[in-house]
Amino acid sequence: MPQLSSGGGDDLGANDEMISFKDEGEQEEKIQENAFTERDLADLKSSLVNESEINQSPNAAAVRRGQQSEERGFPDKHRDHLEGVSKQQDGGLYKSPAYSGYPFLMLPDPYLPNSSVSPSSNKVSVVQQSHGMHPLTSLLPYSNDHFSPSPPHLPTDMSQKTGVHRHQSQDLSGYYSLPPGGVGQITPSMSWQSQPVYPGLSPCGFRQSYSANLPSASSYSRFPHSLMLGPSGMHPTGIPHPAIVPPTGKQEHDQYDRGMYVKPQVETKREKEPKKPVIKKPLNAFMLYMKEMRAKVIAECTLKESAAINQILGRRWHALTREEQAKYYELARKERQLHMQLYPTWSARDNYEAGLSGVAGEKNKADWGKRKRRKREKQQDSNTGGKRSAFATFKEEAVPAQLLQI
DNA sequence: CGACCTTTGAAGCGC
DNA sequence: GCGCTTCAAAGGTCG
Repeated sequence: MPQLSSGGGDDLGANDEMISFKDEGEQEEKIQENAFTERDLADLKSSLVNESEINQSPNAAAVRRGQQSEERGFPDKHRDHLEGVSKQQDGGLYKSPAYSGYPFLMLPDPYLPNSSVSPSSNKVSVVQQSHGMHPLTSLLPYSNDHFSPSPPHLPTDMSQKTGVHRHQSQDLSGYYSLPPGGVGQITPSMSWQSQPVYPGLSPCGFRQSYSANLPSASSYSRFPHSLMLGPSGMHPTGIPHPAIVPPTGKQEHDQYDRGMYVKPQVETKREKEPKKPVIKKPLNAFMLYMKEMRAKVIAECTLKESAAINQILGRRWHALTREEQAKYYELARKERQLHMQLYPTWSARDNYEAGLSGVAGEKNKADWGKRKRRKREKQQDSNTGGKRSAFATFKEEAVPAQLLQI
């Protein structure tokens, strides 16, 4: 599978954040080597344009499909590519004016042992887009809309602070009161807030439920806004974070968005069993891609079943160019970085098996044995040519061939 | 009501 | 280091 970093999951500490850290001697060489040329930038932008065109024009996609086979040795090509991408992004992808609208947090590498950062690295911490919408912005949970103003429960001066740093030798600790080894308060700019994922999408083509929910639910980030509303939804550390799932296990976007956070009946239940919020895994590149493209696929083929949609998206994902995929790998990497910054002690293992709090945890608990068994059975089936799932049959019947081809 | 389906990628774990 | 397993999102479907 494509990996952004061939370093094996260590891309959390990827060197993209090193770009301005000249004091990282080891990195310096890479920085020079990875210099992001204007041509690279132009190529990248071009690829982004292509994608949007493709998304709007199945024909164009079909043409492109003819040019690049789906069976193009994806992992290898991607590995190669990602090295290049890594270089590109390290070389200034996010410093470039072309991405000035990128609402990303420009974080210093949080995984450096000492996080020694040159003073200049303090400059850019939060880049908010001032105008226009970057194509990627649509899927970014880091929204301009939510970067400011600050939520009422946070000091107003917090919202004025731009810039987040992990390494506490800087004055950031003064800003955010980062406890040593723990998670400090993060400015609202840091909050994984959402924005309409499909701001430009016309409501037409959506089923009513989708058009009705898009602005407030599915089109928004997975981040539970309820967490922003007060102690009940607050991360113990005081950091509202999208990855935190309220004990319900359900993300209550719409409740928040509609100002209807409280659901009395449910809340009553919850109060009886106060549970810790579950910090969810950061989304990987494909998940981010799915989040962005799901609505489009739904609109195109009027499918509703996520399983079928995911199949389409999986194929489309493979049909993406390296550059197009690189966007999402980069986004995912940023997400992981931010996640790690917010929850340094969190581990994916926390959400494994039993011991989880919240409904999600309960669900996992309940599913644990079954899932394991299911997996094994599934593998056995595939080995023995076992029966096919109902969905497997369904997809071939229900999913338009043209969509599956992509 | 809850499990299932489906996808890819990240991460954890055992060997 | 490799392979396996789980989880992440989504929502319709099914028992």
